[in-house]
Amino acid sequence: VTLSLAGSLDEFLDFERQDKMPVSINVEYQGEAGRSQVVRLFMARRTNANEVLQFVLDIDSRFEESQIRDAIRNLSETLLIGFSLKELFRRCLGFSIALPKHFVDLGLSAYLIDSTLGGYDPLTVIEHFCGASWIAPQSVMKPKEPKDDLFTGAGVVSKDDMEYFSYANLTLWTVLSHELGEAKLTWLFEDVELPLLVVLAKMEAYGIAVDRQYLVDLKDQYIKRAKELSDEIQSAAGRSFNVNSPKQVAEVLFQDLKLLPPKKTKTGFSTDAQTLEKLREDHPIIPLLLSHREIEKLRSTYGETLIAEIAKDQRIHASFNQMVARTGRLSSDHPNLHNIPIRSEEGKKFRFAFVAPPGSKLIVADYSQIELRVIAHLSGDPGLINAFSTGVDIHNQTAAAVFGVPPEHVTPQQRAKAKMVAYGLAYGMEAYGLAMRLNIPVPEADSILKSFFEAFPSVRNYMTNVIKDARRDGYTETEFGRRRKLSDILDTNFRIRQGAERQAMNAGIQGLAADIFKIALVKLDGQLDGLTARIVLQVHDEVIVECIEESADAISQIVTSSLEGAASLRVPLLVNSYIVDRWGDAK
DNA sequence: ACACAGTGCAA
DNA sequence: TATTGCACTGTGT
Repeated sequence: VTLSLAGSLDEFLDFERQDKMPVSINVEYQGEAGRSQVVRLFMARRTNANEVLQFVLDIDSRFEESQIRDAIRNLSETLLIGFSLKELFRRCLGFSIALPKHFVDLGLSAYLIDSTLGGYDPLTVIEHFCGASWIAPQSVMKPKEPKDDLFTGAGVVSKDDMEYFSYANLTLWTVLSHELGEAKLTWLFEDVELPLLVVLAKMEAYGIAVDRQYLVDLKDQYIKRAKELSDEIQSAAGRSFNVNSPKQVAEVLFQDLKLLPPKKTKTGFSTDAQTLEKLREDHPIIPLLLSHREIEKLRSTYGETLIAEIAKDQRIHASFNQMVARTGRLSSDHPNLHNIPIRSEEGKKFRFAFVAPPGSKLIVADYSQIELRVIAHLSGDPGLINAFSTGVDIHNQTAAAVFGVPPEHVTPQQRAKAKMVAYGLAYGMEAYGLAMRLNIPVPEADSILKSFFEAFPSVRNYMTNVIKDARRDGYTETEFGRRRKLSDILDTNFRIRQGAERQAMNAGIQGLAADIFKIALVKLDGQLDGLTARIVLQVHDEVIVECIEESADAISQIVTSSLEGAASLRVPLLVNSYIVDRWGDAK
């Protein structure tokens, strides 16, 4: 298969050696059954005579490796400007090809300027930052999903298309680099997000080792137990029905068995776990349904999905997306490794499937209460800062302050309530929400919140200031300059406006925690360079490093110091770390 | 094939 | 009526 449109690689590279004009680079994906992979590169540049010189590389051709190697090596001194560079780099790393030194990802810069845009594919970014005058050639179809590239389906790329995107990429970078500068986002872009792009590409390419047989055994047990439970449920119901259908479950419970529906959904009666919990004592079918739900969840979402994602190297290579979360966090998919169960004993079993290969260890390190520390830092509240400086148990300290008792007399219930308040704070929670989650009357929740804000008054000040600033600016900003646009902050609808206010409060906190964590990842990756240790996974405030057994203690120290030194706040950053054989053994 | 609803897992 | 995500199964078009 050859898709060279104009000239050969030699010609393209030969020209490259004559001057150092930036090269426009785009990546094409081919999606297959929910996953996608890079299949082609489109490179183009403008000559001094303002002509487009272009080269198309089919990565799946039999020349793939050497061609990519040549192209990347020869372009290594040139600035590459384009989209989806993480995917390209991941592919390069799979071939052990050294990555280019100078590059700019246009989607990533657009994300920093406006994280609420939604999609960051070339056409969306061009439309948003270049305006309506930029009409794409007819032959260029807008992809249905951001992961699909522009050229998918066409098979052949026309000269017009290449000219269009070559010019668009170069123009976009003038616009976006200017806007990054205006918004004071240059540091975040150059020193955090772009280096992080490479760190993530490396993590994806390296993957995390899993114990396949363990997962298959776990899954088979769940299949067996789900069948048994399903049979029991149907005989308890006195008829056969699909236990996995919320609609049919509602029919059985609220029509056949005449139970009283506690809650409605848009289309009928709710059968979620919280609702079923209320009905637990009313009929023997309820606990069976709850067990079945749990087992089916574990079987389908974790058992089946994780097994399906294991690659030939017996490792899972998830994607870590840098341009999804509005707050600046990362997200994970194919598979999502950010929601592996931990709370229930049954679900936690999946964490034991993530392993260190023989002769290696996993270093599992996580920040201790980073969001609450960020709240203490941002609000400057003396009580909170003091609690973090002295207290070994922050929730015990805040509970003591809220309930007016000495720390040693705080009951487990009081501690649980204080902990719930602390986490709710980051989300802009109110009395009603706290009452629902603690299953207590609203007035009691209200009084707990009042006591909290009396004990830590600066926290409330901080929250009101954040909202005030957001109303004035139309966006929030973290201390590192990350922005979140809030188009609903002045909405006339009370509920919509209040929703935006909660997002404003949360963006400052979740966003700063995300900044710190990203800085830590970049820092850590730099520290591990040249050592026999690799970052294999991250989960918002937790990082897993795989290293050879002999160096585990030393690497553990490096991980801890990298994370703790990522930022200096008004409270210390504390990191817990564990040297283990399996993820589930941490803690 | 696709979109949406309901549900539930994580930080 | 607490934020940010991803993804399963069922269901209707």
